[in-house]
Amino acid sequence: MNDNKGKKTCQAWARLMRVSTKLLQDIELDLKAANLPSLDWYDVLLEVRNAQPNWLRPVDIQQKMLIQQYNISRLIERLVKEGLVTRKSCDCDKRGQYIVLEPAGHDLLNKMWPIYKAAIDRHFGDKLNVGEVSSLTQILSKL
Amino acid sequence: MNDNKGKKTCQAWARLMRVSTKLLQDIELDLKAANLPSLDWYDVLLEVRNAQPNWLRPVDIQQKMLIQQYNISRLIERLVKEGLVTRKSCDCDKRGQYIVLEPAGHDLLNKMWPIYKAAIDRHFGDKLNVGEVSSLTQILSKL
DNA sequence: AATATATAGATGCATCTGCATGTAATGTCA
DNA sequence: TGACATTACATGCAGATGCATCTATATATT
Repeated sequence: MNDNKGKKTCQAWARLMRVSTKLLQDIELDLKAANLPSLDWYDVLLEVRNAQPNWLRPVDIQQKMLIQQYNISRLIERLVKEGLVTRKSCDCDKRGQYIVLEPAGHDLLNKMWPIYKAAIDRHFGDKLNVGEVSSLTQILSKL
Repeated sequence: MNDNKGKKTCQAWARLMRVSTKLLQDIELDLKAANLPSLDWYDVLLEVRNAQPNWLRPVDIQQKMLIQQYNISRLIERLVKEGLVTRKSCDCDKRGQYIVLEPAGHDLLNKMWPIYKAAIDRHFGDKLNVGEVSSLTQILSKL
């Protein structure tokens, strides 16, 4: 039988995995080379900042980031330990808590962004033209 | 200033990360639901089989899979423990070793593939038409 | 050949993740 | 209201990963 689409699909899948893994590795390496923490710290802090003036709860962040409950729990634990965020008790639901961005967290975001941005450009953006970028976005949006 | 490409690039980057992470999670979940091991086991076994009739060395697999040396070392350790591959001493370089696919490894590949294939289709292939698949492949090939 | 350098692979230790489960608070429904 | 199910978050334990380093062999340099 001639399962042409099947073959092409698997090839595309393999390439997608390979490329995204490699890109992530390379970009994380750039951050590490600048003595900056990894992207998941950035993502949490950014979500918290973007939600301002509202506060997010761990469960909100977890859903936005598509990670496991226990992972966000411990990730926040580390951020708290570094003074980047604090926990604030949540009156409307005593099981819960709000995550508050501290100045140190805000500063870290600002410090990471230029490096992160440059890495995205270097490893990703610079290799595609505008048409390819929007075409990629459009295709990915179907997934 | 009007950095339109910059914005689009970051958006595409974010979507690429989000989509690839989600796809990987979903497909790994399908494997786990079928009581099968994770994709990195599959990848190692597949590389070893594809290289036949030649044998691969850990360092070869490591390069093909873009993972760290200590990770491939331990991954192979687990595969050996499960009887999926064996190590064979390497005459031409006494530091090295060959990785030999055992029947159990071959069987596991055959058992995983239908599930893996179905998961790729369900979460990825079925959501794109042929044109999108080749366009995606083409764009990713530039990265 | 003798020495220095590089490469293949393993491993101790700390950190991180997955899984199962625990605790406490909330929501549901008779 | 009381009993039961659900949700938010934390955590003990086992397994996986990152980092640095070790051993052994191979290669390059003189």
